[in-house]
Amino acid sequence: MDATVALIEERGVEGFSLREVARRAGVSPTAPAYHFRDARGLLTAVATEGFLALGDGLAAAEANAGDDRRAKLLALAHAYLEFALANRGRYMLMWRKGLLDMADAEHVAAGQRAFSMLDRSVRGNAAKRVRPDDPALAPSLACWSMVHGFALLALDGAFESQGGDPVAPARTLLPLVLEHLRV
Amino acid sequence: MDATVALIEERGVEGFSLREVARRAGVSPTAPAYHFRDARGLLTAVATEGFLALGDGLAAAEANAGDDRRAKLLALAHAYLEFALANRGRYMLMWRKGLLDMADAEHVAAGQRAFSMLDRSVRGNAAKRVRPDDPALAPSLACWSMVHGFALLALDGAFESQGGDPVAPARTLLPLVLEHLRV
DNA sequence: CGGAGGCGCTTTACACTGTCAAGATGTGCG
DNA sequence: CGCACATCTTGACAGTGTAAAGCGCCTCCG
Repeated sequence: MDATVALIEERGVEGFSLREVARRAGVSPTAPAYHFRDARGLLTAVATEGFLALGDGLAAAEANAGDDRRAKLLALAHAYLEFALANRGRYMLMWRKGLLDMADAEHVAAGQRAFSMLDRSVRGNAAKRVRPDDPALAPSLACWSMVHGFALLALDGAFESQGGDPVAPARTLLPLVLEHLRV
Repeated sequence: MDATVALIEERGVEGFSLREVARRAGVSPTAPAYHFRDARGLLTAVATEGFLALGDGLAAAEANAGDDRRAKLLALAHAYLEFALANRGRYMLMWRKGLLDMADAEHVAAGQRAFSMLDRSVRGNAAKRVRPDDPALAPSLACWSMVHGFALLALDGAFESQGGDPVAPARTLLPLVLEHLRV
């Protein structure tokens, strides 16, 4: 799994290859299949780990923020973006659902956990079990959509201007963009 | 290119294969390479076509909407989502930058055109040439981030509840989510 | 103490992929 | 006719994911 993360961060998700991972781990080409069954299984495990780490990051940010609801939200959004920027390959993999096993219970649980951190912070502590299309979720979905979309655009280099750090603009733009989020 | 679109809509971007496309088009495996040089070249051409179609859709929506700025914005967002839902594979391909040739001038021009439609509608007709990280773009970036993120979440089935149309929830949720966008 | 079982891995094989170099086939034009 | 050109095919090669079978070694248990 370490080799997978390294490879993905280095060459991007499209540059992943099961055999290359095996090579880097110093084992035979089919050794990974024993543990993960598939390329899909391995990638799913890595993505799950990613969602857990993201959830941890959000939890930490919430704990360290003050009591102001707005400040909390900004802290969460900041933590979200930082995770995406610091784990480019992993974050992009987490949304390549065509490569992942969406029937894996552990994986979907990790994803739901990450979202529920955000949801709890946005809608106050009224974290009831709701259907994913419940209209009451609208504020959280708005926040999630904006931050997720912004992070993906940043990773795709949409804010890059010629010369300089490709991710720096994202950091300075995020607060300005969040000005337009009303929750 | 038609065969590519069909294949991608049917099996998703990950299910694409140059040889399968050639098979469907009734030509030899290497015939596409003559016209597009690469798999990358073919996919870039298809993605470019996608951005042009998206731009057309946005332009049409703007033309048909009234004079109210807010109404115009909602119409554009609606058109954006409809394009994504109706062209699932194509839309996802358009953001798989690792598979595309980002040095292709035609391609980046098509992308910029689509964004500029949205930008002009959001910030009024003050469409000056600006750097992509210009703070003045913040409102447009906020809108773009939210709608783009929302569309991707919808395509990933994030709003799917058991039973029923997987994309229907997105249509009903979009207006509720846009309530939280302040431009 | 000794055998059974299984875990972790390797070997071998197969079908499939993208790409390259070279050759075939037709079509239009002087 | 003859030549050039666009379009496509053929053949080959390295690389890929996956399946089946086999091999060594450790652990547990009688």
